[in-house]
Amino acid sequence: MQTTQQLDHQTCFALYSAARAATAAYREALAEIGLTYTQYVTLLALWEQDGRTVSELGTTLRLDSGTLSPLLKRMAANGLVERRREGKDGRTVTIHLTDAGHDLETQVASIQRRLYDAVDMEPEELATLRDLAQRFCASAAEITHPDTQGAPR
Amino acid sequence: MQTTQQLDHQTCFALYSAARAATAAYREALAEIGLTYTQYVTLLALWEQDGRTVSELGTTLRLDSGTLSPLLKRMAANGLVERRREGKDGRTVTIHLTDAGHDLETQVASIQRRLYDAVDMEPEELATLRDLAQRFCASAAEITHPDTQGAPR
DNA sequence: AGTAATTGGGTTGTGCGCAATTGAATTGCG
DNA sequence: CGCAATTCAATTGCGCACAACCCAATTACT
Repeated sequence: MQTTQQLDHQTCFALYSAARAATAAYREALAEIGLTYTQYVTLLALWEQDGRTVSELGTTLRLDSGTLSPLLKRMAANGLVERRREGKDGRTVTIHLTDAGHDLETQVASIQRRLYDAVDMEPEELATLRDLAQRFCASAAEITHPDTQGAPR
Repeated sequence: MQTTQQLDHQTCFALYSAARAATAAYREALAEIGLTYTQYVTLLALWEQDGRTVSELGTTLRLDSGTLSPLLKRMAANGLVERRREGKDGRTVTIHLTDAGHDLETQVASIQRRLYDAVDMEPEELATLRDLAQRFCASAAEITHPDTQGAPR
């Protein structure tokens, strides 16, 4: 008799629940400054390095153009970013923070600190969770799209 | 100068990415038997205990009626479950597996084992990841909806 | 019994996520 | 140069998630 594992024992379900709990924890505070969670992580990526192309953002955030295109369009409509076709390559669109987009960083930093403090876990535990989740992500991605590189002959 | 944490250092972003990597890893195999990831976890819950109400499923899966109602309607349309209004309480709808819904368990068990084996992490690491993610989930939920119980006076 | 408050499920609207497709721009190759 | 293959972004369509709302059934209180 083949039987499935209990829901409680599933690492994937734990990640799925925890990720939604994380975005839910951010939701209210981000909504007050007009952001969704995905828009927030997009800003994190741009604060680290402005002027990225859509596909570079997609690689960093692991999101595709079907998600990013409308998202960036909404953010542009809200005055947080500008989209420019400027390079020698006429296909790429670079995303640039506006002043309003830059100005949110201080408020967001305070939201981050507040939530980090509110979670009832030790810093080392959160770091372990983060590292294991990153490794899981890399390993699962390897299953989904086997890296062509590194496998000669 | 208040500055935000790097994306790589964010536990929440790691969870957000890992959860999507997890559902992506399941996607192809589940699609072959006509399931989405959310439908799959709903079946896991029903295999553990059939005949639950919509709200009981919502508690277990941490999903609300706005997600579950249409989801269960699609699963009923696909012949996996039946929805019955049968209790003394005329508001509750109980969800019952059909034979087709039961029969998927064997195939799903094999998909679970296959993916578990394909992930390049040790069983203890996956268990640690699961436990930390569960604790994070509980702690974040506490922030979002502070439990009224346990705080007298 | 009668009214208020609560509960259970459903609907609507918005915003992701992602597969699949499209179309324009660029590169590769003879 | 000329044409095929590739790349980048956008679009379309579907299925979640969730807030906000609605309605009917039930419970609580008088």
